[in-house]
Amino acid sequence: MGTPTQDRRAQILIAAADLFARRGYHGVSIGELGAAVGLTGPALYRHFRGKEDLLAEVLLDISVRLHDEGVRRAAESPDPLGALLDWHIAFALGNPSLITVHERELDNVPAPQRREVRRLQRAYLEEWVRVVGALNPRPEDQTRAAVHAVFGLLNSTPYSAVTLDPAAMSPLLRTMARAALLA
Amino acid sequence: MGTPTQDRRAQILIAAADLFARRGYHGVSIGELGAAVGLTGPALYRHFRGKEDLLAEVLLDISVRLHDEGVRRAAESPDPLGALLDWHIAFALGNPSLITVHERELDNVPAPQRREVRRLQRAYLEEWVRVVGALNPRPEDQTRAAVHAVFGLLNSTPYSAVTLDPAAMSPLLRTMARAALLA
DNA sequence: CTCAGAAGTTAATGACCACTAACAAAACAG
DNA sequence: CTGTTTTGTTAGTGGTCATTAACTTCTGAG
Repeated sequence: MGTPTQDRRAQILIAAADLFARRGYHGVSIGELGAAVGLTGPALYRHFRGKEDLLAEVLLDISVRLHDEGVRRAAESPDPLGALLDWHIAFALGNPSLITVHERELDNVPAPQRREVRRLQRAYLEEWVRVVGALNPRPEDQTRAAVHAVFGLLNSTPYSAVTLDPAAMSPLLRTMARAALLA
Repeated sequence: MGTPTQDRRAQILIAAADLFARRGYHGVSIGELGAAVGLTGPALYRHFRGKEDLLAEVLLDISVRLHDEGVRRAAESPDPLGALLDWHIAFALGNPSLITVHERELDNVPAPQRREVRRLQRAYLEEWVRVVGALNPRPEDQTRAAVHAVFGLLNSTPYSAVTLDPAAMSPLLRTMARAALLA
């Protein structure tokens, strides 16, 4: 119908992630989500069962990407911590809205999909815990807490009104995170 | 009327901060805010002009407390960075919901009060930049970005399902933050 | 060319919400 | 006691929202 877009679903998901990041799940209406891709609100129901499912798909996609690629790179690299750091930093700097949504909106995802997202998040965290624990042996709670805190550090970039350009930000975050984890 | 509470305003603000932190500003209704302190929704209008003003007051209070006490302690201590770290960590571990609201809900505050909150946040950041810059001289953007990242690290605790008890968490965060800032 | 399915549209529908109005009870000053 | 102020209640009101219904238009296979 008129619009030439190849894949509407993907287009909608990208726009939705951006809006959800900026104004929060409850702060964005279906009408606005539609308007963001040049449609009316009800048109979205041709592609998604409802608003909640749209959010669920955004979060699932993020969790899968973060986890799968992180595990892959860590396994292939001779410096697994460096690989995890580089991957996570590149993802966070390149997709600030995805990081924001991933951090804030899990509670609005319907229960079954929420469980799956949590599972992936946990698995991603555990990958980090394995890698960091090997380099800096400690009680496992402490390693887990430390990794969690470093996620906070790396994920802080989206809110940074004070953004350095990514070329300068990336090595800064890498150095800080490494120092914090190995301290 | 019946209720013995000394200061209803304060009671409402505390309950509101908690609900806003858990479900987001748009995710909480006036009715729920009232019910959280044993009242009906409209009763809140005897104490606040509206929902937005309620949020504004929560955020203003947090910004003032963080800034004023931080500056005070840094000025009085022979180890200003240690003082800032201890203060911020104690505040974050002791008031997780306030940290969450402070980080997420600024956009929902009416413009005039938002400006004031931003001013306080900026001033608090600059205090850190001064202190950290003295210990680790660098271009100022880099110091600012580093401080911002450390805020992310320190503020990550509220989301931590993996919480160590505060007695163990506090020194861990202190060590990690110091290492990250001086790296 | 046609016609079926996909992808839109506008127009309800019912729920909820912030806020206001009108009224009532409590607290307290005199 | 009494009357005013404070703090609460219940009952609207108008607006917004997610979702559904009914109808239209585009598109591509045969």
